[in-house]
Amino acid sequence: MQLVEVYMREYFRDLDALGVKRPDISPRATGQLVEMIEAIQSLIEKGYAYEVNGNVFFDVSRFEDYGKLSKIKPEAMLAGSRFEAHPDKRDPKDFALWKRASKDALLKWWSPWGYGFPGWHIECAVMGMKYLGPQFDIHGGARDLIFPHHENEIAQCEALTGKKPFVRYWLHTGFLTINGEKMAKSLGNYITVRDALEKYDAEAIRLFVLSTHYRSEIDFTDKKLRDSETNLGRLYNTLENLEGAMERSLGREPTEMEKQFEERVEELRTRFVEAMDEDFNTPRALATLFDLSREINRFLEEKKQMSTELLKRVHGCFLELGKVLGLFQKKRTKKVSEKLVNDLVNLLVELRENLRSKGDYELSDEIRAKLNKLGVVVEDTSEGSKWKLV
RNA sequence: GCCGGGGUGGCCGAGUGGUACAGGCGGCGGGCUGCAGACCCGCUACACGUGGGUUCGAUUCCCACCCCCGGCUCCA
Repeated sequence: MQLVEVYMREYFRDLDALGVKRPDISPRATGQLVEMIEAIQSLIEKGYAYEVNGNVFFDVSRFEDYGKLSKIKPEAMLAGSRFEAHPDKRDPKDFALWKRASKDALLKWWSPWGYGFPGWHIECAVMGMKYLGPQFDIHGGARDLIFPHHENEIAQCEALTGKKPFVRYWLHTGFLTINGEKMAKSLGNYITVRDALEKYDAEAIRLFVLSTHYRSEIDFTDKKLRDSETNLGRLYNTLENLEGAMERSLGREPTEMEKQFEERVEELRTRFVEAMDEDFNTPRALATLFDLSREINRFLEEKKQMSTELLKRVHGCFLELGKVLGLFQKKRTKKVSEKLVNDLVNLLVELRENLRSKGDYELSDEIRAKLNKLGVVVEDTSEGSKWKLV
């Protein structure tokens, strides 16, 4: 339990760093033992489960819809199976709801069937239903969980509640590979979130992930992450271009041309929303964002003074769409280090010395006066110019 | 072996029964710049794994094959 605590904190730390929102509830299996035992009992009573030697199994033959998610035909499941079926099972397809614990098991709980621990699938089913109710709108998970885990969750929950479907939309994500091969400790080619964050910008990592549809496999390579950084820079440039234009804009009504442009922006906004509505098609949404970016830059090329009102709305729209993808959250107030201040003042003083040696006292005096105003006192001594902050 | 997903331009990656508008990266050329950067424009682009079939028409539907990935109730 202590371990769980540690990993949970570490996990949340990484989520925060990536800009992923934390869940409202993060339940633990060990906190729902009573509910799990109740659920298993209920399944036995309803005839969907049976107990043998302190083990409880779900009777797959009693659940007609079994296999509807993974499209696996129960008859075909046995062929080629890599493992021996548990001897107490009536049928190899049945899966464990409760497992008898061995004497020296570290984790075990008392139950109507003796000491044991819950099966994997019942944990999620019970926790989910406890907090979300008997039916979910959306259930996520990676592709490898479709069978058996999600299939078994459906069997348990629908058998328990009689309500179908247990889940309306399944969101199954593709795998993350690295340089074309799967990440594995044994291959030594894995990368942790923390390593990645040290090397790449958090929003660039987001952009990388979003550039492939969530259902597809995604391959982590250095080049792609760099590309993502370039791409992110592009979007931020547009943001800065817009902000620059806003500074020199005018408080007048938008012109006809500006109104037309705004309509175009609105059109792209709609396209973005449509892409997201279509099963979170983030690559297409991103494409629209880049279209928008290019068109904003093109429009700004005019270099005319634009209507403040118009620019505000366009800027708001661009920010809004980026925010949907978790972008543009960076604090862009450039942090100025003490070293940079030193270097910059030194640079100015050096340039000024140059001017003085050439006899341009007018400009060098001006520089000294202006620095003075900024709180930098320059003193010309026989050993050269010195400066200090006041 | 069985089940599922996939093979699109130099690279990545969307999409679709009717000339492939995706988008990005890279490369080339041009514009704007005193120069550079940013930005814009054009080109790169001769891209839909292979072979059949259905269709007036297939990259898109069907079948077979090849290759890649995952699952097949160990553990979570």
